[in-house]
Amino acid sequence: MFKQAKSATMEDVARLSGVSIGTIDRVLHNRKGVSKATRSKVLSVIEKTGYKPNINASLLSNKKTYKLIAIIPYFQKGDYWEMIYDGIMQSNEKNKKNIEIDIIYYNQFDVDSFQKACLHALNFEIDGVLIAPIYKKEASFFIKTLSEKSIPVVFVDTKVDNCEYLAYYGMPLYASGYLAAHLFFNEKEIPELVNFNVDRDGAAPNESMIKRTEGFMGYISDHNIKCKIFDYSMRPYDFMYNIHLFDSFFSEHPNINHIITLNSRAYIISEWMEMRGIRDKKLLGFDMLEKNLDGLKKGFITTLLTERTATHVEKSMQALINYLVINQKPAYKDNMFPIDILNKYNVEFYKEF
Amino acid sequence: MFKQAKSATMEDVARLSGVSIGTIDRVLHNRKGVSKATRSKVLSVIEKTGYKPNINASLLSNKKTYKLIAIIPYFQKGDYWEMIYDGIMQSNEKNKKNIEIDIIYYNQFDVDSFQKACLHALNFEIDGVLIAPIYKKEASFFIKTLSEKSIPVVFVDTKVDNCEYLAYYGMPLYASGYLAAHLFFNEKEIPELVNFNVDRDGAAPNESMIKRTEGFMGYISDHNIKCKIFDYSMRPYDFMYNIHLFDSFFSEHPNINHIITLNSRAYIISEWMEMRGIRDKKLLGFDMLEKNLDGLKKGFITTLLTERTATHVEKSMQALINYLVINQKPAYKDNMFPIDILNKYNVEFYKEF
DNA sequence: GTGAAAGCGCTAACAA
DNA sequence: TTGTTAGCGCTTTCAC
Repeated sequence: MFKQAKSATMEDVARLSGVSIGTIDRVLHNRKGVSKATRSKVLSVIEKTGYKPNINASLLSNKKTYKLIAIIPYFQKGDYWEMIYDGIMQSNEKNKKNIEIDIIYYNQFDVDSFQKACLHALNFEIDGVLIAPIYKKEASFFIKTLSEKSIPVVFVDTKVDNCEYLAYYGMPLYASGYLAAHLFFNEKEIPELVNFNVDRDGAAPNESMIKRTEGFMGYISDHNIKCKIFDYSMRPYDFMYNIHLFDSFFSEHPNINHIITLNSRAYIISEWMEMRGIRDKKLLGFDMLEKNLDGLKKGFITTLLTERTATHVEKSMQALINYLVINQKPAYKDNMFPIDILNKYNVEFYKEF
Repeated sequence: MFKQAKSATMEDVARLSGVSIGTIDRVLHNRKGVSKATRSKVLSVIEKTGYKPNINASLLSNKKTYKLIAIIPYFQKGDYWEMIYDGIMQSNEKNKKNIEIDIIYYNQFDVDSFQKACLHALNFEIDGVLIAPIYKKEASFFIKTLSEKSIPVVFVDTKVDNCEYLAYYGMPLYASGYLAAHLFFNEKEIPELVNFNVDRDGAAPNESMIKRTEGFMGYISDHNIKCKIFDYSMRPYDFMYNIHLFDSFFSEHPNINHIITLNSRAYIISEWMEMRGIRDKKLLGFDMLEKNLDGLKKGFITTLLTERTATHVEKSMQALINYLVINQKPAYKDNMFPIDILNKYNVEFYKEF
């Protein structure tokens, strides 16, 4: 019924074009040394026959090892960035050969370190780059250098405008903040809520958080919602500080029962709630960190907005590889991950499989 | 950094085992004609070297064309089963060669037709089967016949117990009903609601709907919820009947503002709501049918619980192929799809990419 | 029971 | 500018 019409091979194309298979290869890869006439002849035959490269054969015969560089923040176990790392490693697993992936880490709180990472990358003979471009201006400069060398770039997490790039994969940030607000305010009035963000100690503003906040506020203004919002900052690495922050805030505002955090650190709050035995507050957070999932399962986090980061990062690496190996661009340049809504009752099925 | 340790090839294994590459192949594929001693020697070398087959080479050199059969209900455009079909076709697209997929359709409302489909499948030389086994008893018999011939079977949608099978891919049904109830009853009291199911005209009971209903009722009883539930049946192919059903029901029960449907036909209700200009009722339904998505975007459907069916069906076909081509079983036998919660504000990002 | 060798479709090095 | 050819790792046929 649906037997694959055994598609034309390079040899078929060669025969029909009256040239040799080597020339077909040259045309397919835009290599130089083919006359205009021959090239257009070959292209028309390719068109006519509907020739599609066989990626198996391609990968098998390819002697070249592609060197890919991933530039991402370094992280502690359980951080958001670990999921990005996992995706890279998973992709690495699956591409047995021909692909070598190096990760260059930078300190997300330090521009200099980001810049150094980029410069360092330029020391190698690289074929493609995957980058989480936290520092836009600096990234922009780096990307332009890569463009000149025709090295493809894929963005994850956030992207840089006014740059050439192969693809971008990330969560729709504004929409995710908007959705968060919807889940809170839909069908009920909330006079006051508290938003805990993360103190970045004067370093890089967190673009994700900013855009999510815009989305959240956008919903409130679009729907004429009256709600007083308290803003506080947690310190991810200062346990006592956070405890004290929560203790004192909620003793002053015992009636506030709705908490959001537009970053990945919801677990800091849920662990405090667990410690204090607090079960009457609604907490909404982001990202599928182990500790967040834990808080969700135990009922301290009410809702988690997430993406299947690792799976998606795998796709973004694959985009790079497909481009390099069979010269195929991804179907869409900008790819927005679905925003999954997780709660106690569906979380268990979100293991990536 | 992460250069792939170029893994051992069959030739390496052959050399280290002191036999030829042909023998390695025999061992790897459990073909006969290998002495016990040789086989165990080879296996130990495979173990030691961590040999992993190269699926590229395998697929490339494989002359055999695998014939796969998918047995699914036939459908009208926009039905649930079309998504299953799409997944099969997508998988077909990606497997350029060596794989031929035939679909045998049956009438989901007719046992006989199901049985005929199964029997028909046995007429061919088949290598693998993907089946939506609506009729358990009849399916069970068929599956057993396949087992005897060592033909691998993958279930989609629902599965058959007490049968050998390679894998099952489906939505966790009880949990999805439970979740539906949670989304409705969480944080608010609903004294009455109406559940519209589908009249199957005496034919096969719909297992999905039954299990979802159990889940829904399970939540209600677990949480001591008081709610009067009205049950009615729509007729998918009788437009006027449904209009009349809704008109008369809601004129008798004007205060009922919560509607569920534990099947894929929410759009029948949302289209009625749109026609009547009704915007004050909450409607919860299942499955990512075009028309459901439409109802969601327009705001008539409040929530849709869905799975990425096509993507998941692709995985299930891939499981079959990996088993046949490189003798690799899927990591998990039973694979539960995540239950995605969709609403107006995240639906647009759920296009499969 | 086992080995040898051709060939799958493509790449890349070398030759012309 | 173009053609030829040796592999990539595996399957399969045929020979021993």
